[in-house]
Amino acid sequence: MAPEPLTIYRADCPSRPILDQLISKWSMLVLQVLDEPKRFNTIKRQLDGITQRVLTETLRKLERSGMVTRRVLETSPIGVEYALTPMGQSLKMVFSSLYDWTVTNMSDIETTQQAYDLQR
Amino acid sequence: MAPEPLTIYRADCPSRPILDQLISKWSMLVLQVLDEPKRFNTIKRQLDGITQRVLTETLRKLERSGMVTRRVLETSPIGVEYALTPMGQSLKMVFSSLYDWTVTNMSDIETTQQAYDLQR
DNA sequence: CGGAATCCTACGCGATACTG
DNA sequence: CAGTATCGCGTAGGATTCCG
Repeated sequence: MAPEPLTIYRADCPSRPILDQLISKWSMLVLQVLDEPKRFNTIKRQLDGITQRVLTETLRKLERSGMVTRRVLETSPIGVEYALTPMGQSLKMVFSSLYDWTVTNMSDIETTQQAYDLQR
Repeated sequence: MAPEPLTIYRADCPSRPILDQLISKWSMLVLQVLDEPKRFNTIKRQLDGITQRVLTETLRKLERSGMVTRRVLETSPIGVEYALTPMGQSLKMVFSSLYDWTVTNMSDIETTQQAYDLQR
């Protein structure tokens, strides 16, 4: 048996953990919101429904993967500003089409789901 | 205070559950694999690491949202064939750019993550 | 202000066994 | 072959409290 080709389909492909970490609703929404450098609570206020804990985790993952930078502002009280890196901007662009697709189709999808549910 | 604009950022936007249901590593990989109608175990064999249970769940979500169709083949033993709908194809195209982005950047991201981890 | 720490619970998911 | 059913664990994530 020849070894499987080295693709995204293999369990040991490095893309697997990356997809798990970066491809989520909140990662996508955080990047969309970051059109300019913003502070923690500013982001939080704009992302209705996110908790502080989850936003912190999401930002850490994005920072760890090089999608955003974290800058401490020496204000009083202290402030922290997050900004997109070039890599983050490229991911944001990819997410943008997903964002657009979702907005365009969410109405149809809801209808389809309701029809599916009725049939059981 | 004026009501927030009716966007994807609102907690009650219909996109929220849709994003949670459709935007996942496995949804993406299943759609990528479905270049032609395929049977359950064929898909499973191509998606290294997925369990039967999770593949079933993923296909149900995709079917419920109208991304794939499920067709029972009257063979013996029985077979089930899954195929992309037009809507599923449009989502697949969006996922394709995410797929390409991931493959292109996964090496850089890994390096960045390792550097981040070392710094603690 | 921007977290970290703790507690607690729901549930995602693997493993396994059974079935039309 | 393509599931469903059940069990059991690990963890994601909400709520709350404390801190530099």
